[in-house]
Amino acid sequence: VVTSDDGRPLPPGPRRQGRARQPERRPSRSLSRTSIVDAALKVLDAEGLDAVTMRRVADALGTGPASLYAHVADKDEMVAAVLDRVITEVQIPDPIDPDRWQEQLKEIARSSLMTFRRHGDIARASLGNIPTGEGALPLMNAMVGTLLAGGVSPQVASISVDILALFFTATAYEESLETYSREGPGSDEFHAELKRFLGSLPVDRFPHLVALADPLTSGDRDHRFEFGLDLLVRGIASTVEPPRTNRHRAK
Amino acid sequence: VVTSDDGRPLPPGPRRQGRARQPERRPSRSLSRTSIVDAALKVLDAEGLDAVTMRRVADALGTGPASLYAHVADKDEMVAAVLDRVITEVQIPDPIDPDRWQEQLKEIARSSLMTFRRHGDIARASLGNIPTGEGALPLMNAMVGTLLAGGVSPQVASISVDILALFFTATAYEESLETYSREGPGSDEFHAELKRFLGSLPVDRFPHLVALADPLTSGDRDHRFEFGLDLLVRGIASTVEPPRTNRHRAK
DNA sequence: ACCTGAACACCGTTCAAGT
DNA sequence: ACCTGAACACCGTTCAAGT
Repeated sequence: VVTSDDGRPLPPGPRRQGRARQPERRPSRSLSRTSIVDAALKVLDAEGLDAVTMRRVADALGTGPASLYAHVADKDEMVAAVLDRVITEVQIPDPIDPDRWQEQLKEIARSSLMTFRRHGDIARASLGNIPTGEGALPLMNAMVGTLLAGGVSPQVASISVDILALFFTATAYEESLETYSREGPGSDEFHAELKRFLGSLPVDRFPHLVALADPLTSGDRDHRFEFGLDLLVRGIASTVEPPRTNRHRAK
Repeated sequence: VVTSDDGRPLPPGPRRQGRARQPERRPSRSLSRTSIVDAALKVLDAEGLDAVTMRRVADALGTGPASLYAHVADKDEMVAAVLDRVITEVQIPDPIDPDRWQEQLKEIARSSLMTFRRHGDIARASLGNIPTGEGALPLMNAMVGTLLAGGVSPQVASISVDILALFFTATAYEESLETYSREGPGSDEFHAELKRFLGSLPVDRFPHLVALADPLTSGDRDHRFEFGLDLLVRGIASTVEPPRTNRHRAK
């Protein structure tokens, strides 16, 4: 009765993951929201998001796809639940240290990227979900809190959270394509081929692509992420006026 | 024979979109790569990317899905061709003005976002494709050229192109969700609901989300984009050392 | 209340057969 | 060379029926 079936914004308060706790007759055969998410997560890690289908997950649980609908409204909801569970793994610095807010913000972003990396191409689902589940709330709260601790205005903090999340999620998704899309072989071969292609373009039409064929195709993933992260965080920091009282131990 | 069927990096030079030009017997009945892309684009604009299926496009052309495979290798390739055509619409400042490189870079990003906005949720396909088709090359070339004109190093320019593209593409995709996903009603209702939800969270666990429930859910799309764009461009600009010879008319 | 088999309305892609 | 009908192996979801 309490369960809202329809959509994202759920009522607050102490919400349970599955149904009410009950003495499970046979743990291995009983279906539950939790066990469904477990199974789906396993499929995701092993074969990627495309393999996470109702039929595939049901099969892993030894039942038919129709059985899942007693615990999950939709495929979308199931994937959202998996995403929420994954986001739970993101490490959040505690406590917030106002003197290190920029670094702590970066730590959250890095941990988010690493968490996505551990779970196939789940970032794709995150890009389209603006996650507001139980698992995402602590993360969002921490990011906002860290920004506020740094003296960032509420308005800028709000936008910044969005942009930072967009950045690490999109980065994770793009990275995951190298592994989970048909078209590209491993990154190395693909990059080499792309470099040859750019280098052989007509110079009069695409002079800059020809000239930069090498750097354009040789970027290091981590370096690129750190570069972008630094741009964003420094930019955000530039919106807060420097503290008036410069403590003695400014070092 | 010349046509490379396999993948993204195509040979350079003067490539044709469809097959060789031929006297079309009955314009309305003949199939071609171009007409397929035309039809697919129409479906995309009207109903979104999910509706762009082989069967749907074939139907719009008055034929069966199997017929498309004579002109297109894959569904993926078909969508990539649609994307490439869309990217063609992006406005590129010409000529490059080194004194206005930051503004010109922003103009490219804005035009890209607007172009995506005009074509459903095609941004989703772009996020997963690192477009390197005929249509994307001028855009990439212009971005790189503009960055170099601003004195940005080749390495930083290369990373910056990636990050800027990631930013406007991910922004466009996220925006398109409000229209093309089942879960959310129009943005207004959804934001109102989300605001209520955040505001009703337990204050002890999520103090910052409760406090910022309003700004977190009231952002203006364009404003957020401009804010992020400005962060990135300013950050990129900060990597180039100021010009040594400060011309007289520095104004 | 939960689970199930069967069915419905879709997919992308292949393949033998036509022209 | 291009096009086609039919089939294959999948989808998500519904629904009547079981317990």
